[in-house]
Amino acid sequence: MLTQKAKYGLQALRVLAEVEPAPGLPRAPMPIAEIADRAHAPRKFLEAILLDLRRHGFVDSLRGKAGGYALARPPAEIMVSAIIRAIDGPLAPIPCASLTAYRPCADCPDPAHCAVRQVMRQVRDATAAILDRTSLADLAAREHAVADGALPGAAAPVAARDTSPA
Amino acid sequence: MLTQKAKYGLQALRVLAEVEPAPGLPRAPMPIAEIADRAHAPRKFLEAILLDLRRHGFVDSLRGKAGGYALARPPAEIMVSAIIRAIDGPLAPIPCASLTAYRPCADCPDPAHCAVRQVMRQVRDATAAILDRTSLADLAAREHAVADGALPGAAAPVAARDTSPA
DNA sequence: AAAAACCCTATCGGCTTTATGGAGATTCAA
DNA sequence: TTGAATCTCCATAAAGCCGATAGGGTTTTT
Repeated sequence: MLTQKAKYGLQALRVLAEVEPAPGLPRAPMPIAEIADRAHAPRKFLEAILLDLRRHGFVDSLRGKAGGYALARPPAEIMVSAIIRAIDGPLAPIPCASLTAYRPCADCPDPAHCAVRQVMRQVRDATAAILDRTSLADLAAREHAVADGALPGAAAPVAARDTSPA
Repeated sequence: MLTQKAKYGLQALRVLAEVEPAPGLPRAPMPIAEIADRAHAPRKFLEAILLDLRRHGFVDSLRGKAGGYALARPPAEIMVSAIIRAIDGPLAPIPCASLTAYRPCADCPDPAHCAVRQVMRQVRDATAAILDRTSLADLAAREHAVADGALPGAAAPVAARDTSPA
């Protein structure tokens, strides 16, 4: 389950990705209050989240009168998977199924044969395949697409089937 | 993230799926102590989990001397997705991306346009696609396959690619 | 020096997780 | 009918996490 923190963080970065930089110039910083407003996140909580995102190098901050936060890199280069990993940790449903943060179960005699682990590894792979190729630029584009989610030809990497329940 | 409860529950049911019924007879029940041993789960904790699984109709219990727990249905008919939903709740990373338990975010003005929701919906779909077609019978088969996980031709539904980190 | 903004620490209630212990109920077998 | 094995239920509880807030400190610009 994605935490609120990660959800707000994603929304905030999506908002920042929508800021159009003047050509040749760095992006203008946006104050927390405005980010919170557009991302529909609690201001003070978002403050802590942005601090975290800054420490992880996703955003730069500027103090003082006209200060605020701005993306540290172009939105197309920031992947959703990296953001979620920074805030919530590994994508895998259980640690023993993670590649970036593998940790065997305490009392598992043989991870190589564990069927639960193998299935969760499949889930991890499927999740990573989606989030590793979705960037903030994709997010921003989707947000302003037509309601149905069926984007014309552009940003949707591979059309998702809406089938089984969850 | 899968809870410990769900993980132990899956392992316990996998253990029960490995019990071979005598032809024409119902499966013999297995006492908690033995299940705990084979599933590598804490006995008392597992007790609470099995109680839960019984209330959800996955297992039947038998009291008394030769009592214990047994699967309520053939292992091929019990899907991993159903077990996880019963114990941990929806598969979707966030409630607004769930089909079985949809709940909009408190302050989201328009879920239809939310890009975060759309991406999480893709993740949910991918996860459900895997877990909906994996049964306890598949789990039991995998557990006893060769170490690598590359099953000869049988139980593996669709070979998983082990690529990107998570 | 005042205003605007970020920076940091502390705190806090509530909830979930992960159990543990023990009393009681049920069944089978001797 | 007694006893032993087993499941059932309830109460408790420590620990950690989550979501959020408060308040004061620091930096920068005007």
